[in-house]
Amino acid sequence: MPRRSDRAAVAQRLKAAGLKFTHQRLAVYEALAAAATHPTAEEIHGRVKAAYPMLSLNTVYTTLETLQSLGLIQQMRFLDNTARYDANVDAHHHVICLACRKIEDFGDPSLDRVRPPASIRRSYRLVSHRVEFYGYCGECRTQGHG
Amino acid sequence: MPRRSDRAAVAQRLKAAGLKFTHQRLAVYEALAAAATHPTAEEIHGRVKAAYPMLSLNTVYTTLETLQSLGLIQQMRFLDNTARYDANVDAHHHVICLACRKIEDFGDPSLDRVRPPASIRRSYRLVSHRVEFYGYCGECRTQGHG
DNA sequence: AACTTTCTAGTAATGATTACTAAAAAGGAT
DNA sequence: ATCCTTTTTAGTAATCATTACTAGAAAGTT
Repeated sequence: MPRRSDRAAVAQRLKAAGLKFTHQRLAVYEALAAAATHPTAEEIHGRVKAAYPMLSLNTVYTTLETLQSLGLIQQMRFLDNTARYDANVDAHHHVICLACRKIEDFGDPSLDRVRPPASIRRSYRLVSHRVEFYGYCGECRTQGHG
Repeated sequence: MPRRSDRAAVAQRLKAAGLKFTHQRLAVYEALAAAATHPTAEEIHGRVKAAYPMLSLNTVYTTLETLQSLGLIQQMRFLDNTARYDANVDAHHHVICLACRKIEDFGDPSLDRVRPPASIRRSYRLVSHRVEFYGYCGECRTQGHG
């Protein structure tokens, strides 16, 4: 659910970067912030079009790119060949159902603290990490998948 | 480096599944097993073509799909919108350089043991997990990126 | 309101992957 | 080895995701 402060944060970040605060940008951001799932560009387009029938898929792509470069959203890729987006930029991890391909977020302080071996830490300047779990969700199991 | 036993394992798995053991399948598998990186379908095609000039990219795709369904290789996706493949099917994790997009594998027993929160473990039957670290590699840092 | 710059919405282009199909190759039986 | 059946391959074409390009529209500023 988008909070009042989200809108202000978007406006402020855009301004700080010398970019314009447009209806389209706000609409895309709010659609994503309101989503419980990790929608694709096309899904976001479908949702925003209800309020802005003129909005092009192209604009959704460029807007997502802009919001990502401002650190307001993040892009991620899982099993399929389409990018998915998330307005939750806090550290979090995912479980993906191998049957229905549903993706769930969760936070977990102990997973936030995991580190790679020392050899990797020496050669890389690490900025983030993410843990992905794969399995079969309850609904899919009751339906006999997995 | 592909070992003798790899070839036998491929032959055996194909046979068990009632599939045929073809030059193309072996060549794709061996090219992948010999790769230190995580090549894309197109990269594998380029490498195998040296020995099999007739081999089509299409066949590389279908072969990779076949090998994956047999559990002989795995597919993964990172920052770009192309699938990457790995003949290492043991549990392992990755570091991805945000500048040059290089991907390195590493094993780490402590990362192999991480678990999600109890609520997730209750609702999912988990089959695998993977940890991805993002950062900047040594070479890219000396060149001023990241 | 006028001006300057950035954005948007098309259309077109590209890149990755899948679908379809006739001809070729594998594997088994003779 | 030859025949037969089934699977596979290599093309071509189609589809899906994404990016490039650009003229007109909207923001933000003066």
